[in-house]
Amino acid sequence: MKKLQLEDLAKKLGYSKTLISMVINGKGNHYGVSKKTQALVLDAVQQYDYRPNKFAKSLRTGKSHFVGLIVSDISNPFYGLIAKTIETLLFNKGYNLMVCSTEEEEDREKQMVEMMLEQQAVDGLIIASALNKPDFYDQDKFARVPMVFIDRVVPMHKGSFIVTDNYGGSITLVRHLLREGNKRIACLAITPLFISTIEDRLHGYREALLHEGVEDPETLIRPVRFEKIDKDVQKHLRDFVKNKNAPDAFYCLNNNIALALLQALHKKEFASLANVRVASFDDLPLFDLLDKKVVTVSQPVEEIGRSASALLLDMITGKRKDHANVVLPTRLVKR
Amino acid sequence: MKKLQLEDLAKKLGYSKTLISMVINGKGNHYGVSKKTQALVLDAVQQYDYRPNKFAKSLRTGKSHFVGLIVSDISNPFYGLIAKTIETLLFNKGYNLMVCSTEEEEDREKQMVEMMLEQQAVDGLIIASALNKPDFYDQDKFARVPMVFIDRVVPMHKGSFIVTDNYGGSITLVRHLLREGNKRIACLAITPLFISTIEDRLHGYREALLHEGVEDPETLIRPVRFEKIDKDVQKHLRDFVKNKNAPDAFYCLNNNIALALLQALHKKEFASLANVRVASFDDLPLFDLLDKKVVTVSQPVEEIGRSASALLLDMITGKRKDHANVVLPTRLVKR
DNA sequence: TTGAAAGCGCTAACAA
DNA sequence: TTGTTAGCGCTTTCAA
Repeated sequence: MKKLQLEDLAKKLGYSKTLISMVINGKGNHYGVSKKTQALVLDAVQQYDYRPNKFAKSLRTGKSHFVGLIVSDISNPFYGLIAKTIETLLFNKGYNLMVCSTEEEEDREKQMVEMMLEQQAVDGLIIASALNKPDFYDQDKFARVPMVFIDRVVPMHKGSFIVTDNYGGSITLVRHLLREGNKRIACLAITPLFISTIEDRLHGYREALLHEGVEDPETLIRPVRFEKIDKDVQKHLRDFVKNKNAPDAFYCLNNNIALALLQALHKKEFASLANVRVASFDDLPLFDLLDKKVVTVSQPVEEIGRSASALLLDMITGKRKDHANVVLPTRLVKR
Repeated sequence: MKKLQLEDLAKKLGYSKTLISMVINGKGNHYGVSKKTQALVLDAVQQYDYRPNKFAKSLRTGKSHFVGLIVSDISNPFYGLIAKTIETLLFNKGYNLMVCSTEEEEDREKQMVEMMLEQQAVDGLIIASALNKPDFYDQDKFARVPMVFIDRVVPMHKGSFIVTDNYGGSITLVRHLLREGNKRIACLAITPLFISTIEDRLHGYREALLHEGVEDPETLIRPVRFEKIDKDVQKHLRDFVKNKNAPDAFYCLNNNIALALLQALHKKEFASLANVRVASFDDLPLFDLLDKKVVTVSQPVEEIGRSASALLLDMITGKRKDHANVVLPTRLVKR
């Protein structure tokens, strides 16, 4: 049985496709279709469960009512919550979400963006980009489609951003540690280091330390590779222990590092580090369950999703022409 | 500047749209286009960065190269990991993923399915359904599009399933607790109770207990509402404490309950329960970080995603006509 | 080995 | 208040 389409419905009702289309799209009044006819049409739509073919409609109108979301890892609860927030808001406005995970690989990100934009598959795009140069997104061909960058800032000539105050949050957190009496605060950073969130957090860390006039922060910063978190964290711990210059606190630049650190601290090998203070950027509910009291700054995750979808919708519908740059505040979570 | 389209490219090259289209779609050889011409066309495609309009193509071919994924909560890492696995596999095959979160609401689920299928927006659908009756999915109008049900079984006349062995895993876990000397094992179940995963886990729990001839399991089963997990868990604990009939172990039917329980056990109010054993269906890496040793059965989450996408693709491409029903084994994680 | 032309199902300008 | 008609940009049949 073939699917019912506009023409069939028109025949059944004895009206033209045009009229039916007008009514279905809520333009009945605008075109002066009589109330009676409108009701008749709407009833038939119900009765026969008619739904317009999405692609025909999109082809004709140039609007897909799809929005793309590109993040490094959709299984990361941080992005998961953002995705959920965005999806829910968009769905209620008649938009659907296409999700892509880049695994932090630049080529995949570019490929995904081109696919979505060039094929004109989406009306707008929300991206947590792993790129740190303006050239890619600054291309003219992308100017057609509204984009909102979240979480991470990409240096660009134009472009809207919804990000957290990584710099400020970092300062707050490190100052808190200092105030609590920590003298040597090591920093476990995640690569690639050039991603704006990490850069800003590092910047905040340096600033807070220098401000206090303590030892050169650079010797305390240790990079951890995205693909080898556990291994690298342990390597650094081993190094500290061996050289007998262990810090009294670790500041982890993201959750995954904090988790790896906490895990490692359970090892006999690192028993001497049992009392170090652990701090982390971005909070997790599970930290409440641990005996080790982890200090964090939490990000307004859902707010990022909400702002991004609201902004993008305004851009898509033309309500907003200019770019917006929102920096959301963090909250210190002492424990 | 308008986007380049087939016609423009054809003019530039002095060939017809037909020929270009044939070559781009890899049918050059089939139609006997000379190698030289093919190379020429492909070069131009590169050079001008031409990409066919997705909607025109879909309208014409009837294939969208979109796959839908519907789950109750995309921010739940369990579904997040499934989504990521599916997305990655599909992307490599030229498909894109549309994600929807139902919040466990039946109406939203139905609405989403109808949207995706009726509008012919997706070539296939992967669903973790919250429905427990066959009528909705058994409708003829849905027969056109391949569907793979994951995680939860929906009673249907036909339909493919990729699920975990919830019944067997539950038995294994409870037997393990019994073997370890636990006598009174309370069961914290999540509502709605009719969802197949929960039903099966409950069934396994009952079976394991009855088999050992201990007291009536029904008195030990406590329902926890999806929307009020923390509150309900605490209510039950309070109840047990007040009546001085606390169990020596809690079996949580999912992760979220386990987390709520662990959180609650930190409260002074429940200090008397400090030594209860905690067990949970579905493992979490964070359990490694806790002092309380949580026993679990872990599910092959990525395998669910892999099997589901592979199966769906085979159904979409017609490689597979019949339905498949896969039950994946669980693994006991002692701690 | 290549091209002309029809048509996928819809919307909207224009006509009536 | 309603209908006719021309495309949206592509693929594919059929003809050359």
